[in-house]
Amino acid sequence: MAIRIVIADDHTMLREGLSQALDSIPDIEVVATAADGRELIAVLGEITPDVILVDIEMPRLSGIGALRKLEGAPPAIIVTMHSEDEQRRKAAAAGARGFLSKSAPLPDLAAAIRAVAAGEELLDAEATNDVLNRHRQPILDEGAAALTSRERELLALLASGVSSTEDLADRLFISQKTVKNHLASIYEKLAITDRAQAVVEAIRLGIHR
Amino acid sequence: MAIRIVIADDHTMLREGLSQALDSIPDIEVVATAADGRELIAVLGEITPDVILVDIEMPRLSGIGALRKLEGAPPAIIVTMHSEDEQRRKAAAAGARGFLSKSAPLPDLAAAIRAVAAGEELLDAEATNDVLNRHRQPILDEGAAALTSRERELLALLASGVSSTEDLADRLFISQKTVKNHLASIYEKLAITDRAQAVVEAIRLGIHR
DNA sequence: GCCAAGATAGGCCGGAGGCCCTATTGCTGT
DNA sequence: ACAGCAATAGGGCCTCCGGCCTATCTTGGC
Repeated sequence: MAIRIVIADDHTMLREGLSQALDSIPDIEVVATAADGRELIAVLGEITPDVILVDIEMPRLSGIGALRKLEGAPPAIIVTMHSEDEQRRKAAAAGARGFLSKSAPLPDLAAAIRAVAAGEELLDAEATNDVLNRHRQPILDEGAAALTSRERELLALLASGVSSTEDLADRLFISQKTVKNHLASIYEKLAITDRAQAVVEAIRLGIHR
Repeated sequence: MAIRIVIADDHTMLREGLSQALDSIPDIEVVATAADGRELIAVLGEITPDVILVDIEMPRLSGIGALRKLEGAPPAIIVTMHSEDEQRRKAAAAGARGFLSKSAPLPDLAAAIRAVAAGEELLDAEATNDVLNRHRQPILDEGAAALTSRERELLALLASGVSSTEDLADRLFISQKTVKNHLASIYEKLAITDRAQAVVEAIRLGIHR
C-alpha cells in the first residue's frame, strides 16, 4: 500500500530524524535504514523497498559507490549536502533516478519519493520542479481520501482530545445530532467502529491540528 | 512542563526531521527552528527556550559565530558533522554547554538536552558518557509516570486500534471487568474521561507497539 | 435544469462504556 | 509482620454512543 523506502546516511540524527518524519507521512513507510554504503547493500540483500534515499558522503563506501555496485536495485534518490552539478552528473551516471539537496523542504522530498516510485525521473535541475508539483498530494488510503472537509475537521478535533459529542458540537457550531452523523460517516469510510479507533486513524493519517 | 528547545541547522531535512523526532519525545518540545545563525538570533529575540541546538556549519553566520554574539542566551548544545577536538575547543570558548556529533544516537541527544536543561555540562569528551547515562529516562508528566506496566500494556493496545472491552480482555487474558478497572485507573492518572482521549495521550506519550 | 453529494437535523433503541463500591491474592519494602 | 500497591474480579446504575432511517437545504457538475 504505502511506498516502502530505505534511508542510507551516516549521520544518525539525520537518518533517524528523517526516518521518523517520513514515516509520519501516511503514504510513505520507512522499512530500514543504513549507516553507510556497505550496510545499504547488505540491507538490500534482505529486503526490496520501492525507493532508496542515499547520501553521497558516507564512510567505508559512498552513496555513489554503492549505487555503482547495485545494478538493477530499487530506484534511488541521491540526497546530498553540497549540491553541485558535478555531483548531479556523477549520480546520474551511477544510475540514480533523482537528486535533491539536504536543504530541500520535506514536502519536496516526499513528492520526489512519490514521483520516483511512480517511475518518473528527477535528474534535470530545471524540470525537477514541474515533476515535484505533480506529486504534491499524498496518496491516502481509499477511505481516507473519501473524507469530506467537514469530516476531516471533526476528526482533527477528536485527535486533539475533544471526545464528547457535546464538546465537538460546540466547537463546530452544529447540533450534537450532526456530530453523530458525521462520525457515522467517518466510521464507514475508515472501516472502524468507534471514537478511539478514529483517533488512531486520524493520527496515522496525519489529520491533526 | 516539557523542555522547550530551538533547533538551528541549514539543512532542511535534518532540521525538520530532527524537529519531528524530538517533538515526539514526551518531555521535549521544539518551539522554533532556524536555518542559519542570523535567523537563530532573530528567533531568540522573540522567544526564550530552555535549550538551543546549534549546528556549526551554516551560511551567513555560523553556529559558533552566533553563540559569540549571544552572551547570556539559553544554554546551547553544539551539533556538528565532523567532531574534532579543535571544534570542541572553539565551541566551549564560544560559551556552548554541550557538544555532540551528528552521528550520535537520538537517545543520547535527548539525554544531552535533559542534562543541559538541568544545568549540567557536556564539554569534556570523556565525562560526557556518564552525564548522558544519568539522563536516559524521559521526564514524563506526573500522571503518566505513575502508570503501572499493565496499564501501559492496555494503553498500547488501545493506541493500536483495539478499542472494545471484549477485544482488550481477550488480548490481555483477563476479564472484561478488569479491563474496565484498569481503564478507570488510567483515566484518573491521566486526568481524562474516555478511550478516545486515552488514545491521544498514549500516542503523545509514546506508548505504542 | 437536474441529480449527486455534502451538511444539517431529528427519532428510536439496544448495548457498551464510565462510575462507584467491594473483595481477594500476591509481591515488596520497612 | 504488616502496610501498601498492583492485578485480578464482580455487581449495579445510568448515560452516552453507535446503528438504522428519514428529511431538508445548498452546492457543484454535467
